[in-house]
Amino acid sequence: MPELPEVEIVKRSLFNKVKNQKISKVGVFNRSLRYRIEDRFEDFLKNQKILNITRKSKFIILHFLNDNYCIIHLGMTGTLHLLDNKNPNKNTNLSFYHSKILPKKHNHVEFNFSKFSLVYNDPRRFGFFKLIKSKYELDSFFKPFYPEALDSGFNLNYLKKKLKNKSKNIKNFLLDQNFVSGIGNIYASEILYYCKLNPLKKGKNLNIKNMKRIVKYTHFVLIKAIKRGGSTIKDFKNAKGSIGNFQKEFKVYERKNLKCLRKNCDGIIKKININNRSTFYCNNCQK
DNA sequence: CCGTTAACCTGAGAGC
DNA sequence: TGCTCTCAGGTTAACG
Repeated sequence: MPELPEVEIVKRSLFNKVKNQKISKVGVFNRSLRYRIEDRFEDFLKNQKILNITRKSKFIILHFLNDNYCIIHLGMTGTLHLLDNKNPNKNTNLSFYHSKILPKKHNHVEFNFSKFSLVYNDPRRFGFFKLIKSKYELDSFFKPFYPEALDSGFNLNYLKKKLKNKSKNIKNFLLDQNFVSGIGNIYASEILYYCKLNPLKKGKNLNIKNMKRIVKYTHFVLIKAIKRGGSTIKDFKNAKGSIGNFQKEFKVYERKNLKCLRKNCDGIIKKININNRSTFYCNNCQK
């Protein structure tokens, strides 16, 4: 579901709601997410106070005492919800994915706090919770995901080094979390539109000007999406403080057969499949 | 090492 | 109603 901007918005919601809150109880209703939730998960987190909440690429990190952490990944359909203890029907969706109902059978993890609970719902179970027990382990976990799209390490020299002689296309590179982390299927298409680059263009065929644009517009698109509160696909209602608006500004995503929005461009937006992922681009201005 | 494909899951929507 | 098919914001083991 969420790419870097959406995860950032979820992280901010969590920061406002659960920072400095103590987890009084943990419930796990289904341990088989993308990785199996370890048996001591509940005991490990019980009575721990959440000292901070941060984000790295698409991961949310809960910080506890003594360099203990819990990494949360929302996968494709993971959502977090706050339930008022006194009024269980009051449900605040902190996330973006929304099917008309979120059946309780997909509530897999629950953190209880003094006045409310935080519930993790995930129909497809591609998300995960992972416990981390030291700073070293935390750094090791994130090492393969460097640089993140917004890190200064994602720069011209890095692209020159990594794209040299590569036959892989730029769309696949942007989706490769080991190449650059945080970008997903929507923003990859959006970024390449601003870059005026065809998603199928091979790494080795990108020139300096192309690479500069990739760095520039990756920042531009992701930052703007965060400012707009992320993107929300499908129906989305009753989501106080967390409705995304960036989807209104999509230039190519979900705009198949529509006219290119760039001034003086007569192109039509095409939809193609790249590695089984929908990819949108203008057949005229993206070369 | 490199690049691509299939697989992991469930649900919504289209077409018949 | 119901069947089959495709698609979905993510990752990764396995393959050639």
